[in-house]
Amino acid sequence: MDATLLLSHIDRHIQLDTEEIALFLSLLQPKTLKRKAFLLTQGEICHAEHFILKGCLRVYTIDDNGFEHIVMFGVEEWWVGDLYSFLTQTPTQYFIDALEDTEILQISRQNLDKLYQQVPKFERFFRILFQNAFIAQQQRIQQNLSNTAEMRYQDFITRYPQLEQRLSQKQVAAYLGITPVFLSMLRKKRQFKK
Amino acid sequence: MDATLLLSHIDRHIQLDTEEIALFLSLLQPKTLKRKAFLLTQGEICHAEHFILKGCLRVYTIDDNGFEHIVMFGVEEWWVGDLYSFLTQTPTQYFIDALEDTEILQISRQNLDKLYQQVPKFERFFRILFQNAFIAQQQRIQQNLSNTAEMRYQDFITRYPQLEQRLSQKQVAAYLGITPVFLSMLRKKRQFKK
DNA sequence: GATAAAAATTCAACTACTTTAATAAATGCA
DNA sequence: TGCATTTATTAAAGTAGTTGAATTTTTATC
Repeated sequence: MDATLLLSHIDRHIQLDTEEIALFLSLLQPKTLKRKAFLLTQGEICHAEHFILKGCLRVYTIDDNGFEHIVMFGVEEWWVGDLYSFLTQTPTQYFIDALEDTEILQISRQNLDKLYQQVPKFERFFRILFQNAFIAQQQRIQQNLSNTAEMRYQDFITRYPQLEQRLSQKQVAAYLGITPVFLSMLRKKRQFKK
Repeated sequence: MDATLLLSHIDRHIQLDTEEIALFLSLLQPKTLKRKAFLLTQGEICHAEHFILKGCLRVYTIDDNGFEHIVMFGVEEWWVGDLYSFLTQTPTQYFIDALEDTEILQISRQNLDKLYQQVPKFERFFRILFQNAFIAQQQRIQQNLSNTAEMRYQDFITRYPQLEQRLSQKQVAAYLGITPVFLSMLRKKRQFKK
């Protein structure tokens, strides 16, 4: 298990001593997922938060008509999970699966509670993490309210240029809240503009 | 300054002793806003986080066509502000104003930093707060992706029945991401269904 | 490397929601 | 209390984005 990426990610916000690092690492579990494998499916309880070392996941719902709606992608250095299910220990409404072969590190509910108790600095770490996630989500909400699909697509490719390369258009459309057909039309339109 | 509401709100997540309470209170500033008064306008830097004791605020943007889009409402026991501007000390894109006469308690950036240093328990408090805010926003994103305007309106009134009473339809429409005209049509349609 | 399956494109018909504009109702304020 | 302003309603025409269906292109797999 190579937790280098996770440790450097944490080191950006809080400083841990050797003991604390050892404790933290002891609370983690590695896992690998093949492309298309599920990490979580609707109705299950989300038992862990997942840090992505390598690969790409998507968190999504499937509506009554069978359409998928992606609430977030996760790539290297992102955390994914269903926080609500994780905290309340109730069944999730989300699916999480792998768009690429993926390696993650998991921390269970129990172990996270233990971590908060034994290394309170992690309260600060996750406070900052959620703070940033909140800001990002608020921006997405604001954009969804204000912008047309065309503007949202434009914004997506400028904000996440490297991510867009890794995704099929179908996935991008499910994230933007439009149909693949309409995204295809937008792309065609863009070609002419350039 | 009556901080009872704020203290009981905090007491739900962390326990403070008398000294800590005294310190915390010394870092707060009360403020009252008349209806229609601004707490923040686009281009300013957001210098504080605001806890609402009484009243109702809205956080919104105005797009290039002059339309308002509400990213959140704040009522009693909610925190509002522009976290991004607050943390980075850069100009905000948001407006915040009062829909009713409102009383708030403010904590400045400097004082919040001091609070985190002197009473680390507040790291935990805000970690939980942001965690919950993140969950609520994720649900809103998921709904905006999956649901029609009609379903979103239905959900809004069942989720925030008391809030809907306090708002004009115009404000509700600006939150749902539809025009007041269309909201009026949806309401008419609902009447017949009942 | 061949074949099947999934993703992307195109087009035409359709619908959820917007726009404009005019009228009515409700609210704020002197 | 009355007048001005804002908010809500209604209707008709317009548009952004969807649906369905057929075709091509790309990707996965044995």
